[in-house]
Amino acid sequence: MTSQFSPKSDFLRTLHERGYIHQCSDFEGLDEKARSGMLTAYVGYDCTASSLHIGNLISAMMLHWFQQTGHRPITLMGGGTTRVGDPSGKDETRKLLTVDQIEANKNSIKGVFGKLLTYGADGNGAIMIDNAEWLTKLNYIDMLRDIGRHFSINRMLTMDSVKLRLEREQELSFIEFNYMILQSYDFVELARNYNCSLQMGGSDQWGNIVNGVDLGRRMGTHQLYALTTPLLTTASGAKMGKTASGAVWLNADMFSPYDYWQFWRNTEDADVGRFLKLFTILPLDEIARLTALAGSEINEAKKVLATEATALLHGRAAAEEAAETARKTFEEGMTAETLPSFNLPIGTGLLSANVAVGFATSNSNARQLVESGAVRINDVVITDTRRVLMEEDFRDGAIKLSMGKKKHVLIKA
RNA sequence: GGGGGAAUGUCCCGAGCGGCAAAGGGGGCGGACUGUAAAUCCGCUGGCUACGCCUUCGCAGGUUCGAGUCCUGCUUCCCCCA
Repeated sequence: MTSQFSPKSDFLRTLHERGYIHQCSDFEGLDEKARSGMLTAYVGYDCTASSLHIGNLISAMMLHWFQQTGHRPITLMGGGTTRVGDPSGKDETRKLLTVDQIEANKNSIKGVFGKLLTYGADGNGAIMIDNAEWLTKLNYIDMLRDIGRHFSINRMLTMDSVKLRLEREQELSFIEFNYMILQSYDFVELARNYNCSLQMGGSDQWGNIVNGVDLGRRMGTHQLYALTTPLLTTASGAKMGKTASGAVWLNADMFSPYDYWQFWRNTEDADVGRFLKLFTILPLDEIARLTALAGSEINEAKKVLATEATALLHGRAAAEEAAETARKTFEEGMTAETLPSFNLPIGTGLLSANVAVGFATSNSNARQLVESGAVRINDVVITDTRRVLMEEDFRDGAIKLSMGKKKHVLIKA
């Protein structure tokens, strides 16, 4: 569908060329509208964790391009909807978060958008709103009469988010069943008060978004549009962004710029081109040149991907530093002073040191890793589980501790 | 209301005659090979003051030298009948 359509607007053309588009409720209509003047679009972000993760980055990048092509983006924080909980793509009911937790998460999440979007009241400056502003004020009877009557249970039961739960015979509580109604109402609210006409999101949000488009029509707003991105997977089919230690977070205090750089550096060959288009803002001809590199030369493209993606999120300086740290560590086998560092006293056991820096989850786990020859002190493999950190291990005030080939930290006394 | 079935290693799926730290997958991590890639092969995957000790099979009791396995009660979920 997307392949035979050639967009004329800057916005859709950019998204199309870079591979962001999965489904759209009306390509031609939206394209036409994007050509005729400034549009307003939004993406909603629920506050279920204290940071967004890499899965949220695609939609944020769409907002970025939306603004770059002359339109006005809205980031909608789900301070209200998170109190209800989205059942889309989840097998079981998520525990309800307290209002305090949601607020804390919201404040912690907000920061990343400033890196990708320019906020401001004038022109196409981005806007940030919290849907708690209107959702918490809804009155039940009024809501049923004004909004609820536009929803057909018959239709709701056919939506994937609901249908999958029913088919698998898994609980779907009434509160979750209401989620799509609230999200639909958000769209109408934004359409009325901010002249918003487009909602974007991941492909799992299609049902929720299209419901909003329908609700808008029934409640008499201007024409609304839906646009979704493909699900992010690697070429070998694995879900993106899962590592042993958890998700790839966007907040620097939860996932360091160095780790973030490493995450992109380890991209599979087959994904390099696709990721350069999605997660960097390099021009397409430059990307085409990088993607054409064959064999081990593709590593150069991976370094560019890592540095550019990191720069976008954490700034150029942090990205360059991560690149330099990696170069010294991997290419020269040196000990870079900029590796992540930890303070541990002399005499600390090797096993507990590995636990302390996060290489192992327990002493037993550390013991197994040491015995299998995975642990090195200053690049020398140590298999003695009773080894302790000694004065002589310190080189220029630090010990380089390594787990496997890729994980390195510095230990200072 | 009646009848039948299910819950297993706190990542997931899933075997389990009364001797079980519990088969087998997936995932993850580590090793080999490479290019910090993929594919492939090998190892690890409850905890500890570690040739031993402790804690695990929905919950609580009981039988037994010994229970994930048998008995009783309870909780939750599913199916059939009304």
